[in-house]
Amino acid sequence: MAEKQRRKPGETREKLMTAALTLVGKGRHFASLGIREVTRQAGVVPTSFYRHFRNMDDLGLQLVDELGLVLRRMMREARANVLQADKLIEESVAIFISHAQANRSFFLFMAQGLAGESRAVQEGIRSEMRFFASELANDLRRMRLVDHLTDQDLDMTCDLVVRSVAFSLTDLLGVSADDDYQIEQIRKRTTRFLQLIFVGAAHWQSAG
Amino acid sequence: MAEKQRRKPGETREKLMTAALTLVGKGRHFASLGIREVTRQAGVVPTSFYRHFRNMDDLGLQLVDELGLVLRRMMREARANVLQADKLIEESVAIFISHAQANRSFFLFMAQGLAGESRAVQEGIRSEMRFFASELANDLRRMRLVDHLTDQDLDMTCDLVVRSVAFSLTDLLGVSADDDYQIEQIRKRTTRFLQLIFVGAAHWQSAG
DNA sequence: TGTCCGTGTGTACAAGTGTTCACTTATGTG
DNA sequence: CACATAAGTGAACACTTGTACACACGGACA
Repeated sequence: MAEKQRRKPGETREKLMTAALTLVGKGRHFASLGIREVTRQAGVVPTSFYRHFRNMDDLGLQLVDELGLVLRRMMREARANVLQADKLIEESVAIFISHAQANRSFFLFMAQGLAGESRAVQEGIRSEMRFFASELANDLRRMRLVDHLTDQDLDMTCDLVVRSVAFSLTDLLGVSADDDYQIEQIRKRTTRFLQLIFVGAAHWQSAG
Repeated sequence: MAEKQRRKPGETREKLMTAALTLVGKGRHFASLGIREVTRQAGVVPTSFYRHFRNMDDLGLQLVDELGLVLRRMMREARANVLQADKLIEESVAIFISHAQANRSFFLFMAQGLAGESRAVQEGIRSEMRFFASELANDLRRMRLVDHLTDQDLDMTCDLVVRSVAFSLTDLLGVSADDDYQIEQIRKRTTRFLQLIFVGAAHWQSAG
C-alpha cells in the first residue's frame, strides 16, 4: 500500500477545505459537490474525510468560519488604508475588489451559500454580513460623518451598503479574473451605487 | 407494462419543469438535482427526460424563460395597481412580496441561479433583471418623477433598486411562508431601502 | 387505409456515490 | 521506552446515477 504520510496536524483537513474551494473556483456549485469528489481533488482517500467532517454541510460551516477571517482581514486593511474621508468610498470599493480577486473561490462560495442548500451555511453567511454591516456602522459613527442619522437609520444604511457590495460580487465573479475593462466597469458602478446611497443618507432626515 | 398515457402535448415537459421547481421549493439546490430525481418526482420514466431536454442545464434555461413570464406578469400588475405616486414604493414592494410568496419556488430558483453552476442560466437571470430594471426606468421616465436625472443615472438608480429588491428576496425566501411578523419586517426594510435610494436620486444632481 | 414520427416505456450497464469496517502507522505523553 | 490515540489506508457494501437501445402506441397526414 502507499505509505501513509502524516505531516502537520490538520493538514488533511485543510487540504479538504482547499479542495472544495478549488472545485468551486472551477465553476462547480458547492451544493453539487460530493465527498468522493472532494477527497479525490485533495489527493486523499475517501475515508479520511470522516476524520475531520461529519458531512459536506459540516465542511461548509467550517468554510464559513474561515470566510469570517477573510472578511475581517479585509476590514482591517480598509481601516488602515482609508485615511481621508473624501475618498472613502472609492478606496473601500477598490480594496474590496482586490480582496475579492485574491480570494475568488472564497467569495464565490459566499455568493453561492446565500441561496444555498444548507440552512446553517446560509445563516452563517448572513450573520457574517450582519457583523460586517455593524462594524461599518461603528466606523462611520466614529468618523462622525453621519451624525444626523439615528442609530437605526445608520444601521439600515450600512445594511444596504453591504448588500449592494455583495451583489456586485456576483457581477465580479461572473467575469474572468483578467478582464480588466469589465472589472473597472464594475468598480465604477459599485462606487456610484454607494455614492447614491450616501447621498440618500445625507438627506434622509428630511424624508424620514 | 403500464399503459402509456399521452394527454396533451407538452404535458410531460411541464411536469418535469414543475417537478424540478417542486424539489427546489423543498429546499434542494437546483445544481444538485439529477435527471433521475426529477423524473421520479414527476412520476415519469427517466428516459422521457431526453424527449424534452438535453440535460439539466437545458431544463434550467427553459425555467429561466418561464421566470421571465412571471416577472412580466408582476410588472403588469404593478403598473395597473400603482396609481398614485406617493404610495408608489410601498405598493410596489407589497406586490413584489405577494408575487414572491405566490411563486416561491420560481423565485427560489432565481436566487439560486444568480450564483449557480450554469453560466447560461446565470446570464439568463441577469438579463431578466436588466430588462426589469430598464422597464422600471421607462415607467419612471413616463411618470416624470425624475426629470432631473440623466438617462444613465436613472438606469443606475433602477439597477440598484432591482438589486436591492432581489437581495430582499433571499431574506424573504429564508423565512417560512407563514411567518407574518418576519415578512412584515422584510417588507418594511425593503421599503425603507428603496426610499433611501430615491432620496439619494432626488438629490443626486448636487453630488453628481 | 397505411405509414410516419413524436412521445412514452422497460431493460440494461458501467461508473460513481456515501458509509462501514478492520488495518496500519506516527507521534506526543507518561 | 511503551503505549494510547489521532490520522491515514484499502476493500467492500448496497445504492444511485446518466445514458443507450429497442420497442409500443396513437394521432396526423397521404
